[in-house]
Amino acid sequence: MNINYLNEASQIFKILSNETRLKMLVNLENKSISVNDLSSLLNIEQSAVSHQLSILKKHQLVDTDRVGKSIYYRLDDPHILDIVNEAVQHSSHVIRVKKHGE
Amino acid sequence: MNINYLNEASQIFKILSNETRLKMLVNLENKSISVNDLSSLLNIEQSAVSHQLSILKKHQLVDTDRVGKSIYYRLDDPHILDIVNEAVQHSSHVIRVKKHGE
DNA sequence: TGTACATATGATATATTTTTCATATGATAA
DNA sequence: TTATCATATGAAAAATATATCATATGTACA
Repeated sequence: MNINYLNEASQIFKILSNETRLKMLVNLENKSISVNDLSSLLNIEQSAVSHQLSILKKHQLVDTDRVGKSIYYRLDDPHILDIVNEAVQHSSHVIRVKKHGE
Repeated sequence: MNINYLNEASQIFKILSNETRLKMLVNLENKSISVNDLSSLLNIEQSAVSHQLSILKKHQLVDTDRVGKSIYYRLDDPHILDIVNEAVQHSSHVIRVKKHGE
Protein backbone atom coordinates (compact mmCIF):
# COMPACT_ATOMS: atom_id res chain seq x y z
CA MET A 1 0.00 0.00 0.00
CA ASN A 2 1.37 3.38 -0.97
CA ILE A 3 1.36 5.21 2.33
CA ASN A 4 2.20 8.59 0.82
CA TYR A 5 -1.33 9.29 -0.24
CA LEU A 6 -3.00 8.51 3.06
CA ASN A 7 -3.48 12.17 3.80
CA GLU A 8 -5.20 12.74 0.49
CA ALA A 9 -7.19 9.58 0.98
CA SER A 10 -8.41 10.79 4.33
CA GLN A 11 -9.55 14.00 2.65
CA ILE A 12 -11.62 12.03 0.20
CA PHE A 13 -13.12 9.96 2.95
CA LYS A 14 -13.94 13.13 4.83
CA ILE A 15 -15.93 14.36 1.88
CA LEU A 16 -17.72 11.03 1.55
CA SER A 17 -18.40 10.80 5.27
CA ASN A 18 -21.43 13.04 5.04
CA GLU A 19 -24.67 11.35 4.05
CA THR A 20 -26.03 14.44 2.33
CA ARG A 21 -23.00 14.66 0.08
CA LEU A 22 -23.19 10.95 -0.65
CA LYS A 23 -26.83 11.28 -1.63
CA MET A 24 -25.94 14.16 -3.91
CA LEU A 25 -23.22 12.19 -5.64
CA VAL A 26 -25.39 9.13 -6.06
CA ASN A 27 -28.28 11.16 -7.43
CA LEU A 28 -25.95 12.82 -9.88
CA GLU A 29 -24.75 9.46 -11.16
CA ASN A 30 -26.47 9.73 -14.53
CA LYS A 31 -27.92 13.21 -14.78
CA SER A 32 -27.35 16.86 -13.93
CA ILE A 33 -29.56 18.38 -11.25
CA SER A 34 -30.10 22.00 -10.31
CA VAL A 35 -29.52 23.32 -6.81
CA ASN A 36 -33.21 23.86 -6.22
CA ASP A 37 -34.08 20.38 -7.40
CA LEU A 38 -31.43 18.86 -5.16
CA SER A 39 -32.79 20.92 -2.33
CA SER A 40 -36.31 19.58 -2.66
CA LEU A 41 -35.15 16.10 -3.62
CA LEU A 42 -33.06 15.76 -0.48
CA ASN A 43 -35.33 17.93 1.62
CA ILE A 44 -32.53 20.19 2.71
CA GLU A 45 -32.62 23.95 2.60
CA GLN A 46 -31.05 25.71 -0.35
CA SER A 47 -28.23 27.32 1.55
CA ALA A 48 -27.07 24.07 3.09
CA VAL A 49 -27.22 22.44 -0.33
CA SER A 50 -25.12 25.19 -1.84
CA HIS A 51 -22.56 24.91 0.92
CA GLN A 52 -22.21 21.18 0.46
CA LEU A 53 -22.07 21.45 -3.30
CA SER A 54 -19.30 24.01 -3.00
CA ILE A 55 -17.29 21.48 -1.01
CA LEU A 56 -17.83 18.84 -3.67
CA LYS A 57 -16.90 21.32 -6.37
CA LYS A 58 -13.81 22.56 -4.58
CA HIS A 59 -12.57 19.00 -4.54
CA GLN A 60 -13.49 18.50 -8.19
CA LEU A 61 -16.04 15.78 -7.59
CA VAL A 62 -18.70 17.81 -9.37
CA ASP A 63 -18.82 20.59 -11.90
CA THR A 64 -21.48 23.01 -13.04
CA ASP A 65 -23.31 24.25 -16.09
CA ARG A 66 -25.59 27.23 -16.12
CA VAL A 67 -28.94 26.85 -17.87
CA GLY A 68 -30.88 30.09 -17.75
CA LYS A 69 -31.19 31.10 -14.13
CA SER A 70 -30.36 27.66 -12.78
CA ILE A 71 -27.03 26.04 -12.08
CA TYR A 72 -26.90 22.37 -12.92
CA TYR A 73 -24.46 20.17 -11.09
CA ARG A 74 -23.00 17.02 -12.56
CA LEU A 75 -20.36 14.49 -11.57
CA ASP A 76 -16.92 15.57 -12.60
CA ASP A 77 -15.31 12.30 -11.62
CA PRO A 78 -17.65 9.31 -11.82
CA HIS A 79 -14.88 7.06 -10.52
CA ILE A 80 -15.69 8.36 -7.07
CA LEU A 81 -18.83 6.22 -7.18
CA ASP A 82 -16.67 3.10 -7.33
CA ILE A 83 -15.38 3.99 -3.91
CA VAL A 84 -18.89 4.59 -2.66
CA ASN A 85 -19.92 1.26 -4.11
CA GLU A 86 -17.13 -0.56 -2.28
CA ALA A 87 -18.33 0.94 0.97
CA VAL A 88 -21.95 0.12 0.26
CA GLN A 89 -21.01 -3.47 -0.51
CA HIS A 90 -18.96 -3.59 2.64
CA SER A 91 -21.93 -2.31 4.65
CA SER A 92 -24.42 -4.69 3.17
CA HIS A 93 -22.01 -7.54 3.74
CA VAL A 94 -21.38 -6.60 7.35
CA ILE A 95 -25.09 -6.28 7.95
CA ARG A 96 -25.76 -9.66 6.36
CA VAL A 97 -23.09 -11.28 8.49
CA LYS A 98 -24.53 -9.72 11.62
CA LYS A 99 -28.04 -10.97 10.82
CA HIS A 100 -27.22 -14.49 9.75
CA GLY A 101 -23.93 -15.10 11.47
CA GLU A 102 -22.30 -16.35 8.28
CA MET B 1 -26.49 2.01 -6.74
CA ASN B 2 -28.25 0.69 -3.67
CA ILE B 3 -29.18 3.87 -1.90
CA ASN B 4 -30.34 2.14 1.29
CA TYR B 5 -26.86 1.68 2.62
CA LEU B 6 -25.70 5.25 2.18
CA ASN B 7 -26.03 5.94 5.87
CA GLU B 8 -23.90 2.94 6.76
CA ALA B 9 -21.48 3.88 4.02
CA SER B 10 -21.11 7.35 5.43
CA GLN B 11 -20.29 5.79 8.81
CA ILE B 12 -17.49 3.79 7.25
CA PHE B 13 -16.16 6.84 5.48
CA LYS B 14 -16.28 8.72 8.77
CA ILE B 15 -14.02 6.12 10.32
CA LEU B 16 -11.66 6.23 7.36
CA SER B 17 -11.64 10.03 7.23
CA ASN B 18 -9.01 10.31 9.95
CA GLU B 19 -5.41 9.99 8.83
CA THR B 20 -4.27 8.48 12.11
CA ARG B 21 -6.81 5.69 11.84
CA LEU B 22 -5.87 5.11 8.21
CA LYS B 23 -2.22 4.81 9.18
CA MET B 24 -3.14 2.34 11.86
CA LEU B 25 -5.12 0.17 9.47
CA VAL B 26 -2.41 0.24 6.84
CA ASN B 27 0.30 -0.61 9.34
CA LEU B 28 -1.76 -3.50 10.61
CA GLU B 29 -2.10 -4.89 7.10
CA ASN B 30 0.15 -7.86 7.68
CA LYS B 31 1.01 -7.93 11.36
CA SER B 32 -0.30 -7.29 14.85
CA ILE B 33 1.04 -4.28 16.72
CA SER B 34 0.79 -3.33 20.37
CA VAL B 35 -0.67 -0.04 21.53
CA ASN B 36 2.69 1.23 22.68
CA ASP B 37 4.35 0.32 19.42
CA LEU B 38 1.61 2.04 17.45
CA SER B 39 2.02 5.04 19.69
CA SER B 40 5.73 5.41 18.98
CA LEU B 41 5.36 4.34 15.36
CA LEU B 42 2.80 7.04 14.65
CA ASN B 43 4.24 9.48 17.15
CA ILE B 44 0.92 9.96 18.88
CA GLU B 45 0.40 9.75 22.60
CA GLN B 46 -0.82 6.53 24.09
CA SER B 47 -4.19 7.80 25.21
CA ALA B 48 -5.06 9.19 21.80
CA VAL B 49 -4.00 5.91 20.23
CA SER B 50 -6.20 3.95 22.59
CA HIS B 51 -9.15 6.20 21.86
CA GLN B 52 -8.76 5.77 18.12
CA LEU B 53 -8.23 2.05 18.39
CA SER B 54 -11.39 1.75 20.43
CA ILE B 55 -13.28 3.39 17.58
CA LEU B 56 -11.81 0.93 15.10
CA LYS B 57 -12.62 -1.94 17.41
CA LYS B 58 -16.15 -0.79 18.09
CA HIS B 59 -16.76 -0.91 14.36
CA GLN B 60 -15.10 -4.29 14.06
CA LEU B 61 -12.29 -3.19 11.81
CA VAL B 62 -9.71 -4.46 14.27
CA ASP B 63 -9.59 -7.00 17.06
CA THR B 64 -7.20 -7.65 19.92
CA ASP B 65 -5.05 -10.36 21.47
CA ARG B 66 -3.35 -10.05 24.79
CA VAL B 67 0.28 -11.11 24.99
CA GLY B 68 1.63 -10.71 28.50
CA LYS B 69 1.02 -7.15 29.54
CA SER B 70 0.55 -5.87 26.01
CA ILE B 71 -2.53 -5.77 23.85
CA TYR B 72 -1.87 -6.51 20.21
CA TYR B 73 -4.22 -5.12 17.61
CA ARG B 74 -4.81 -6.78 14.26
CA LEU B 75 -7.13 -6.25 11.32
CA ASP B 76 -10.45 -7.93 11.80
CA ASP B 77 -11.66 -7.14 8.29
CA PRO B 78 -8.85 -6.83 5.76
CA HIS B 79 -11.39 -6.01 3.05
CA ILE B 80 -11.49 -2.50 4.42
CA LEU B 81 -8.06 -1.97 2.87
CA ASP B 82 -9.59 -2.45 -0.57
CA ILE B 83 -11.63 0.66 0.05
CA VAL B 84 -8.56 2.51 1.27
CA ASN B 85 -6.73 1.38 -1.81
CA GLU B 86 -9.43 2.72 -4.12
CA ALA B 87 -9.13 6.09 -2.44
CA VAL B 88 -5.35 6.08 -2.60
CA GLN B 89 -5.49 5.27 -6.29
CA HIS B 90 -8.03 8.00 -6.80
CA SER B 91 -5.76 10.46 -4.99
CA SER B 92 -2.66 9.53 -6.88
CA HIS B 93 -4.57 9.77 -10.12
CA VAL B 94 -6.01 13.18 -9.32
CA ILE B 95 -2.59 14.43 -8.32
CA ARG B 96 -1.02 13.09 -11.51
CA VAL B 97 -3.69 14.77 -13.60
CA LYS B 98 -3.15 18.05 -11.80
CA LYS B 99 0.59 17.92 -12.34
CA HIS B 100 0.69 16.87 -15.95
CA GLY B 101 -2.68 17.99 -17.19
CA GLU B 102 -3.39 14.60 -18.72
C1' DT C 1 -34.43 49.79 -15.54
C1' DG C 2 -36.41 47.26 -11.95
C1' DT C 3 -38.45 43.07 -10.12
C1' DA C 4 -38.34 38.25 -9.38
C1' DC C 5 -35.95 34.05 -9.34
C1' DA C 6 -31.84 30.94 -8.49
C1' DT C 7 -27.73 30.40 -6.29
C1' DA C 8 -23.67 31.78 -3.47
C1' DT C 9 -21.46 33.55 0.47
C1' DG C 10 -20.12 35.30 5.10
C1' DA C 11 -20.93 35.27 9.89
C1' DT C 12 -22.49 32.99 13.61
C1' DA C 13 -24.57 29.19 16.13
C1' DT C 14 -24.70 24.38 16.80
C1' DA C 15 -22.99 19.81 16.64
C1' DT C 16 -19.44 16.47 16.25
C1' DT C 17 -14.63 14.82 16.56
C1' DT C 18 -10.22 14.68 18.45
C1' DT C 19 -6.82 15.57 21.90
C1' DT C 20 -5.34 16.01 26.44
C1' DC C 21 -5.08 15.15 31.25
C1' DA C 22 -5.88 12.56 35.16
C1' DT C 23 -6.78 8.34 36.79
C1' DA C 24 -8.60 3.54 36.70
C1' DT C 25 -7.95 -1.31 35.46
C1' DG C 26 -5.54 -5.46 34.72
C1' DA C 27 -1.50 -8.32 34.32
C1' DT C 28 3.24 -9.58 35.59
C1' DA C 29 7.21 -10.19 38.32
C1' DA C 30 9.89 -9.20 42.35
C1' DT D 1 1.15 -8.53 48.28
C1' DT D 2 2.72 -4.59 46.13
C1' DA D 3 5.32 -2.10 42.62
C1' DT D 4 5.44 -1.48 37.81
C1' DC D 5 4.24 -1.66 33.15
C1' DA D 6 0.61 -1.48 29.43
C1' DT D 7 -3.70 -0.07 28.24
C1' DA D 8 -8.38 1.93 28.83
C1' DT D 9 -11.55 5.33 30.12
C1' DG D 10 -14.08 9.62 31.54
C1' DA D 11 -14.32 14.46 31.51
C1' DA D 12 -12.97 18.71 29.77
C1' DA D 13 -10.60 21.44 26.28
C1' DA D 14 -9.55 22.26 21.56
C1' DA D 15 -10.35 21.71 16.86
C1' DT D 16 -13.54 20.85 12.88
C1' DA D 17 -17.69 20.34 10.49
C1' DT D 18 -22.42 21.56 9.59
C1' DA D 19 -26.62 24.27 9.65
C1' DT D 20 -28.84 28.54 9.79
C1' DC D 21 -29.77 33.26 8.85
C1' DA D 22 -29.23 37.34 6.43
C1' DT D 23 -27.83 39.17 2.45
C1' DA D 24 -25.14 39.54 -1.90
C1' DT D 25 -24.63 38.29 -6.76
C1' DG D 26 -26.06 37.19 -11.25
C1' DT D 27 -29.55 36.24 -14.78
C1' DA D 28 -33.92 36.69 -17.16
C1' DC D 29 -37.86 38.93 -18.35
C1' DA D 30 -41.58 42.35 -18.02
